[in-house]
Amino acid sequence: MGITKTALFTSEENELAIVLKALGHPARIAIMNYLTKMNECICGDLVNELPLAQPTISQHLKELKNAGLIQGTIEGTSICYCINPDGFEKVKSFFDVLTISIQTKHKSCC
Amino acid sequence: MGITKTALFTSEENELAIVLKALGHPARIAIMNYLTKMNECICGDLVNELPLAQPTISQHLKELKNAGLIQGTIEGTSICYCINPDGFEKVKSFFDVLTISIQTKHKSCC
DNA sequence: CTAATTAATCGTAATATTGCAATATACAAA
DNA sequence: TTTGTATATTGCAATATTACGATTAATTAG
Repeated sequence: MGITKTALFTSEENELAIVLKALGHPARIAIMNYLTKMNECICGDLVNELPLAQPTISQHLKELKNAGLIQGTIEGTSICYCINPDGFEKVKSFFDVLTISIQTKHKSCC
Repeated sequence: MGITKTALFTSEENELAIVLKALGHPARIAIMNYLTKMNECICGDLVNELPLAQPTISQHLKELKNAGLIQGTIEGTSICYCINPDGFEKVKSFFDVLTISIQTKHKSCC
């Protein structure tokens, strides 16, 4: 992108944006959906499941991990990935506040 | 970015990614938070509130509108923006399914 | 009509993202 | 040690995003 001025926003806004940005890609949504369905998986499972090359999947996994949305544990030769519940705390409260606002205040605006 | 292969994913994955990507920027989170607090606003309000130039804010508003997250109505010389509840349907169900999965299945994985 | 106000659009520079081939790393088995 | 398996990293081309100055468009006030 361009010069994203993270310094000009609150850390809450920045942190939330990082998590939502990590989810803002179809491949990463697909990974999260797969993890939701299967509970856990290794990189190779996703390579078989998704129409992307192994390095690309690995990169997407890294971004999801950096955002705190998944966690990986070494298990012999492979790495077992699963959802990290902590990553969704911020997102959950953001949408909770939003939902309440919509339900109460959003009677008839523009 | 690069060559985002939207054609290779389901339309659900793509649509959800569009909405979450739109929310994946601190300025747009700030706009949503401001709208949550104030219920409605015009572009000029945000220009005063956020440390960004008017064309930049206008651009962010356009993206939020394209993603179906806000709506704008012409009101004289200005345009009144407010949250569009419809935009959150997909996101809500995505997180609902995820939350249930975390609560039930995520007992002890990797 | 003219000036003022508000917001969108255009053009463009700076930077970030995506995807993959090639390669590297790490570990287990033979 | 060598081989095979699983995943991460590097490097790079193609493309997308962000930000803003300058301009335009649309509406209202005088």
